[in-house]
Amino acid sequence: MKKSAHSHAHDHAAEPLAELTSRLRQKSQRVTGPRQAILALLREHRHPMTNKEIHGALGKGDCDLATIYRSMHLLEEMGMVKRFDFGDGVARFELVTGDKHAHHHHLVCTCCADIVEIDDCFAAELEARVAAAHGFKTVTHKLEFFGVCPDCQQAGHSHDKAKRSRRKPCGC
Amino acid sequence: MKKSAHSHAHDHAAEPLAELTSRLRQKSQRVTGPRQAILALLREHRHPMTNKEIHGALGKGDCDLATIYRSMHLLEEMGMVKRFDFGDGVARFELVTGDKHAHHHHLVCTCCADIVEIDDCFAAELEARVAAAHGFKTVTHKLEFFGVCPDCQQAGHSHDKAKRSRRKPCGC
DNA sequence: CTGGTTGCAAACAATTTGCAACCCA
DNA sequence: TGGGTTGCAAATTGTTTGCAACCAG
Repeated sequence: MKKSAHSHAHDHAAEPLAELTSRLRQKSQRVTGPRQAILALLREHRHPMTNKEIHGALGKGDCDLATIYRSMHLLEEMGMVKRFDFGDGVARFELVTGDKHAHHHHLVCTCCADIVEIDDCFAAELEARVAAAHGFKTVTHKLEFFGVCPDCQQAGHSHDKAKRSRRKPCGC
Repeated sequence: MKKSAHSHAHDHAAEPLAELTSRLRQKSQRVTGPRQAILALLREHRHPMTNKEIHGALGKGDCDLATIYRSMHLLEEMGMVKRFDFGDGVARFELVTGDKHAHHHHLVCTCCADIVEIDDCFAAELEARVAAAHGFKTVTHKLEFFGVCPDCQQAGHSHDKAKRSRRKPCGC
């Protein structure tokens, strides 16, 4: 992994790490290298990453892919990361920063897979309405937008990193 | 496959079948037994079904699972069925009825997997707004709600956010 | 006849799991 | 020390694909 000066108390990673540490302790679980590395990586990358991407970014030898899967489950349960599903059959994760911006959605280019974050969520109130209308509780929602980004619109879009939907996004 | 009286012009399945027939012809493709059977089945079942469920409902010997996967891709491309992703790693499909109700969302119980359809979509205008704000085109969206249904609430089931990730909601 | 289709099996890819070695608290 | 963790490999599961037999038009 690209090691940042993570041994100093005032390290940037201190914030999420501190929370991790204390929370893990409460669950009588451990603050291990892989877990720290994953959090550190997600702090830099501000966009959702797949487990495979995380694995690659950490340096093949540093952490096993299976461990990443296990860690993401743990971190998700603890609410430290959020799972996103863009419909291509691969899970993506983002670090949950304590403050606002916590809840947001994405605008994904179906062509180049570029991702834009949409901060304002308006569906919140709907959640309540939907819940009330059908007697459901603890209602949450998933909302993502898909479209073709400016770049891809003009350039006879070269499906560079586009690979969403195990099936071709745009039929060209 | 369970062949319904599909040779009569006034057959219930006539509506979707007729459209299928004509559209397939235009694509110089064929109206086959499996395709008719799938459409007929989706007409009855008004809820999203997984390929495996469709396969089971058609009678193991009637249509191969692979054929169902291929058919769903075709039907999806033709806009006859719509694919939904509830985040559990399994695709679900619903027949697209020509009229309204065409665009709708779901409220899924994370415990018993029961599904309620939400007809009013409010995200439509947001699509336009989001598209304009970021220069994207042909913007669409996916929105689903998750929660605990009335039945499961009392039934003791406290698995609030049951793991819909990969495995069955809650194995109890 | 003939190209689109299907069944079957093998291939794939994402994710999960069993288990022995390992390490943090 | 001991139970949570990890790496490795094998197992699962959803989905796709190669190919020869088959069928709708």
